[in-house]
Amino acid sequence: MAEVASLVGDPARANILCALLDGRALTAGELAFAAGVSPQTTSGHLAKLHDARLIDLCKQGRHRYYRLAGSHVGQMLESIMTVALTGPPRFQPRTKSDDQLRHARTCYDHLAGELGVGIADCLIEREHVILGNEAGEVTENGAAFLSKLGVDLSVARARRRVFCRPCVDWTERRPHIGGAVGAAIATRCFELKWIERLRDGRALTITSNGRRGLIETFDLAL
Amino acid sequence: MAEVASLVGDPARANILCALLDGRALTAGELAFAAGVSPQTTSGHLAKLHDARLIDLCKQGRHRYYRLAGSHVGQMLESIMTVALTGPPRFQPRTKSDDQLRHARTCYDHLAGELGVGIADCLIEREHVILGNEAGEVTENGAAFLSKLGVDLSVARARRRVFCRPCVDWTERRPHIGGAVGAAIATRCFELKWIERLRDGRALTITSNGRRGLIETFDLAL
DNA sequence: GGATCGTTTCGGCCGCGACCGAAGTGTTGG
DNA sequence: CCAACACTTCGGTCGCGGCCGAAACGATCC
Repeated sequence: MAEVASLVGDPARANILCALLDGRALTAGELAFAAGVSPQTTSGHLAKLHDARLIDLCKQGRHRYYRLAGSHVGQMLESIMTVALTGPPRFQPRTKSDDQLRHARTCYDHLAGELGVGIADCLIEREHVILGNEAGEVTENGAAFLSKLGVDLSVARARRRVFCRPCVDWTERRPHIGGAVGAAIATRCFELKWIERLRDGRALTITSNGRRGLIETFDLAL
Repeated sequence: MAEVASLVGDPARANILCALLDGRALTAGELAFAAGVSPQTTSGHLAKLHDARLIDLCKQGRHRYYRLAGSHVGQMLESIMTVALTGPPRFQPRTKSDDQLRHARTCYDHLAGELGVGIADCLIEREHVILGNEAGEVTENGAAFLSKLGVDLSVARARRRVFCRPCVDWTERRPHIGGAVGAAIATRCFELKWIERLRDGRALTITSNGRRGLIETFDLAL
């Protein structure tokens, strides 16, 4: 156990893992850039993470793509972030890409940032969703509302994962909606082309259609 | 985030945190013994963990009692263990206290070890409980069965935490039942005096009454 | 008050591991 | 083929942090 934790405990490796948090596969070079260390050093880190089965490797031509080994790794990283949030506040310089992340991003497979928290706030205020400390529920009204939006809750319910749970947002420091429901909402927003992934990383852009749709649907102040 | 992970990443500190996993408060001296390092070293570790708000401190006379700062820390440790299990197998010398732990122990607030897995197996085989990867359900038959045993599911359901979830057992490498249901079952077993805590640590003994009751109720092979 | 115990603070030793430069391996393209 | 590129391996430096001995601190007991 200490072994796994110390792997995550190195800043460079933590950056690498965070960069992979959205589930996509990145090349060793991209990860070196994300980690802020040289390619040689990164290579060593990746080898260690791979040996410990935290990341998967797939070779493609002269590139090597790395991705998280599974959702259990993502969950672990999330839980560590949650604990990190409860610690003493730390100085953090703000950058442009940070601002993008703060605005809207994916959190493994659901929406986070101002966007994610805004949607959660709306659904909670209208009592479409009730969130507790560890789990949550969708009310009847909420189910009707979401199905009207085109979110298929029956599929979400059939998948045997936590149906609805709060996920503490590390920028907003307030919960947004995770679990199968959160993933279903995110999927639907992608389908509607309301949001799009930026080229690299977890940041999202809101399309002009999305702006209109999100404001109407969730009463957001963007 | 790397900071928190690196705190857990030191073997001595990992031992300390594991020793606190059952939620009880232990003195600095006991933790030094559990960690296998000198009291001075332990004191330094405890100070770091306390600064990072991973553990709480309460002074009592000339003793200082430490405990986990909250369930979120326990959940983090659990998720790290889960990932550690998926890694390459490691050599582990077996000791007597290990055997006790393997047999029956608490996992934060529910039952684990052979006992926990045995109960889970029984409930699954009889289709009293259905376990998925991330969550689980109690069937109607299961609810009837548990309520006859004296487990109050309505209380468990009212608490807004994950109702029923699989928790991978690090000795048996198979799931046992966690969440509110797991906690309720454990509580009931304590009430019935079927199990008792050993003096220190998370290990449990099964009383003679417990032996009879558990075999009858869950069809265990103890 | 003095002896004892639990715990923390200080100081110094030592080893692990992160890091980069340079060189090596394997793939692509002209 | 050879140059360019992506990535890894090797070798050596360096600093952080875990560790313990000694000593200080604070509480308890007689």
